[in-house]
Amino acid sequence: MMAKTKTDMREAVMTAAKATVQSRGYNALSFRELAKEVGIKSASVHYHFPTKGDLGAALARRYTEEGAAYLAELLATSNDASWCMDRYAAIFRAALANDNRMCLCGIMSAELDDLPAEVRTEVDRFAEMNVGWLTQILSRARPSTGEQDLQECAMAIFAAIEGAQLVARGCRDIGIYDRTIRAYRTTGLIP
Amino acid sequence: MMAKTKTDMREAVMTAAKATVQSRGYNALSFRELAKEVGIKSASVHYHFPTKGDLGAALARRYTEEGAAYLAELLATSNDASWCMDRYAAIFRAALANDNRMCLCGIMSAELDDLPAEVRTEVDRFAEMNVGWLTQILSRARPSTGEQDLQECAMAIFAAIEGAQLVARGCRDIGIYDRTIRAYRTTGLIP
DNA sequence: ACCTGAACACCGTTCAAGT
DNA sequence: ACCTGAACACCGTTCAAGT
Repeated sequence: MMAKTKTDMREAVMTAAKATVQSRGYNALSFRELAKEVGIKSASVHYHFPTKGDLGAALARRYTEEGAAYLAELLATSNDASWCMDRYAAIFRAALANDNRMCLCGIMSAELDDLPAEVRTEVDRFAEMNVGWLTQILSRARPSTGEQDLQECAMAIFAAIEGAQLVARGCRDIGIYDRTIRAYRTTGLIP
Repeated sequence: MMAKTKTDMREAVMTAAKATVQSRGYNALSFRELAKEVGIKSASVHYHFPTKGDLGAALARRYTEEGAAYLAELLATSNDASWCMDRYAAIFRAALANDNRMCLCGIMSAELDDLPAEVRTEVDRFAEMNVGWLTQILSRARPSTGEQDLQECAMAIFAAIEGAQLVARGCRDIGIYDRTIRAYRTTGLIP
């Protein structure tokens, strides 16, 4: 038997679309451009994703799932909150290092008012997932702190890291990201 | 003599465009929509702003100028770094309170790869202006700190506040902004 | 099951033409 | 000086038609 070499068009579209959104945002996503990249016609893209909103929601959903899986792995690997936070910050750094890309959900948050409802829902879930994980990490580092304070601090860390990525990207200078994360650590915002 | 009642179309276009960009981003800006809003044809908008890039750059330039003027006023009004930071955070809060809008340059940073060069230049200037002001404020609060550290911390504060705005906006919950800023203060990131 | 061409109302931009 | 209609190549979406 031959291996399954036939390109899965649905996958090819999602891969191309993910790169475009992380670089140029949801609004810049074009079914015609996407079609050209994967070698089909734009009408065929609609066969896999009836609307642009369906594609955007599928992208965000998978992005959250893959992120959650990786974060769960981190959590299982080490009990050291500081090491986990290091790895966490490294994820957002990797996007910048990869052609100045941005967190898929961060860039989509900026475009919020142009997002179909189903895409917004997925963006929300991504934030929830991140804050949930950060709360767990914080509860290890500061076990005596109340759940409410923990969650607020987790949200603050998530926002601060998204912001560091946004600003460093705007300045096309990954050094800004590194120095900003260092400053967050120095002040004690990040364990 | 009559007062000058004739609507300045250039101004009307900029006002409408500013609101659109702060809500939906640069990509969502449409010359045809803009034209309808101010009551002329889209070809006439091109008379005032030859390209979309010209309009975007004009918007960002004015945004920076107006921001700089307001921040200079704050600096002259009080010597209290903590009070100044309070007012600073209030500026970004006001955008959220005003129909969940975002910092013009923050939203444009997210769309960076789709921005014409002249718009990028203005986005850079906005960040520089903010970091410069924050550095001055910090030098008051921590006079013994070196210039380099001061600038890094100023950049971190700018990034953290932009991030708080981005995430709160994404969640359509201004309370997230307030709690996040509070957490920044508690940890000592913000004076 | 998957793809296509053609049509629709949109987009930024250009340009010759109007006042 | 300021505005316009018409044209161009783009866009997402729909749909009847092909295999």
